[in-house]
Amino acid sequence: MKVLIGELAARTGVSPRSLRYYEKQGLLIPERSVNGYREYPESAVDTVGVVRRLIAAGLCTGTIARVLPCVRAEGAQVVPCAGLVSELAVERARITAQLAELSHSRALLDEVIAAAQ
DNA sequence: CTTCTAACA
DNA sequence: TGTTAGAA
Repeated sequence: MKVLIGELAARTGVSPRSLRYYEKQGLLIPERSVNGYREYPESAVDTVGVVRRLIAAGLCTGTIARVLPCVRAEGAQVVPCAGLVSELAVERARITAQLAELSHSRALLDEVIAAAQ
């Protein structure tokens, strides 16, 4: 069965607006019915779940688009193919670097706060 | 009523 | 991202 954007939104908890945005980013590729309506396969429900997960994991849409065809949804878990692990490790390293920057910012802000009269 | 695109207090 | 206008 094909599902329209409204139903997919209801079944995933993701707004139609975001669903269209994901498409523009190349994350979702629905077919079009004669009236121009987007028609998603049932599998899109899982795909959207994976996308949400990866976004929450801090990946940009571009990276998600490249990684998407190499991952499978297993319940709430996102399972990547073996060859993808190294690339994901790079993302992890990037996040680690961000954490360092954030703690630095926090430390500087702490100094400013501590200087309060 | 539902979806589409484009654009914005 | 939300929301909205006008059209289909």
